[in-house]
Amino acid sequence: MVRRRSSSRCDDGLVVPDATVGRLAVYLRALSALGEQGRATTSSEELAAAAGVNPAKLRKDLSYLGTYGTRGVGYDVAVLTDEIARVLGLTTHRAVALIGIGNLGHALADYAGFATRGFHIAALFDAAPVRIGTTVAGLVVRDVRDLGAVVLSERVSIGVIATPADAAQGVCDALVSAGVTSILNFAPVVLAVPSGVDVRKVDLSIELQILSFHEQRKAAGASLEAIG
Amino acid sequence: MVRRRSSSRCDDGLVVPDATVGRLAVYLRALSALGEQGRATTSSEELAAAAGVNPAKLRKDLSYLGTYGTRGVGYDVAVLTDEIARVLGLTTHRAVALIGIGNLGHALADYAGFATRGFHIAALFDAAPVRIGTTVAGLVVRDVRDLGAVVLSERVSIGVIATPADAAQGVCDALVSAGVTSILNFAPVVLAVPSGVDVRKVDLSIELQILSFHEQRKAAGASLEAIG
DNA sequence: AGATGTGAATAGTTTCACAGCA
DNA sequence: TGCTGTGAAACTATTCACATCT
Repeated sequence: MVRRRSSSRCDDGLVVPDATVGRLAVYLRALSALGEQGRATTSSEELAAAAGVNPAKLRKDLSYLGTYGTRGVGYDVAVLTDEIARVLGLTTHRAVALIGIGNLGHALADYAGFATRGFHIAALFDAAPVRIGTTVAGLVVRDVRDLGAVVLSERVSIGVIATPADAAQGVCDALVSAGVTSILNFAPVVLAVPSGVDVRKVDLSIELQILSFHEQRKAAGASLEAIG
Repeated sequence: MVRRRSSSRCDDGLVVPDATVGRLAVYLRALSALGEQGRATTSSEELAAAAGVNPAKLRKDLSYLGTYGTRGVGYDVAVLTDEIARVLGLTTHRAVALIGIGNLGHALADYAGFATRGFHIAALFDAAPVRIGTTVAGLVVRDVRDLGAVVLSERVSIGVIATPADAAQGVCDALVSAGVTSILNFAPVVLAVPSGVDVRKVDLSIELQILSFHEQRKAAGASLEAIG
């Protein structure tokens, strides 16, 4: 992941720390759930519990956006939902290109969460002749060699790479050449990109290894207790 | 994700910060690649470049494990690989249970990265009668109602939840009841777990929303430049 | 000479505790 | 009164710069 600063000045001149941006999306989901339940207002305590954070952190996070609560009362669910969606840039519609239609790519193409809130998958790509031309999630899989042209014609603003590791850098370079500056990478490689391009990485085996570390620590603690 | 402390005392009494643990897995992958290329030694500069971090950070991270480099020379690739694998607990074999064999679960079951380095998928579960009994990635999908019994018989130490959001908490509770203390959650919900249970969360739509935020910021910056 | 290992400085994040306002 | 908003304090992480060792 590329990160040169740990906070970002957004549209309105607001400065929002990175750690906060990551949690805003979580708050947004919790707010949507409250809204669906018919709740009109909520408190920092309730919303924080739903998001799995401490209430003080929630209030601090929201304070970076401005003043949207009412002291003694709480937050208006609809107002806060709209404000967070706006700050996250979800009021602008964004076209996503998904490259690599193997098992994972297939799952991502079908994943409902992708289609919600301001995103839509505009095109699917693969390099394998056997996949090109097939229909997945209602879209025809295109030849990855057409990536540049389609990115321009469909105004793709985010690229999602779900290719094998050895193809990822080539795809990334093609995306960057076509002007894409936001990439979500599922391939287990560190992508090299010019400055100004944001890469976020999701790596399943790394998540497992982190769990393994903690699991081992817990086992060691249990042994020590048994001995002592 | 549950985190009560931001660093963890491991097996040897070493204290390793959380941020470092997450990067050790990245270094391990870079080291494996160097090893496959036949490199016997490397430097903090080379390894840091391969891992996408700054060399000082790499050296600081490795310093938490002990002294494994040689001043003026660098690091022995094989020695450092083994040491990181040991600290991450990858020398112990861990059984993983995967619950929810929809598109994503199917992709995860087939994902090679899951099977490497100390992990193996011991069992697959689903709640849908149409899926129970089918074979996926060489394993028969079992009824999620048998989860508790199988976790015990197969000595499952990590649970991976790839169910729809509304099923996730129930599955989580069943895992915890059966004694599982490490969970990787792909469902878009915040799981409630007792203390002592680690949950890590992978959320695709949150990653997209973070990219959206930065994309918007870049667009705003470009507009300001055009005006100014 | 050359690269590691690390104390010190800097930067970023979380939590506390309470002032301030409805 | 009750809950938000926020300075200040505490904690964590990153980076620098150089002493240290081969």
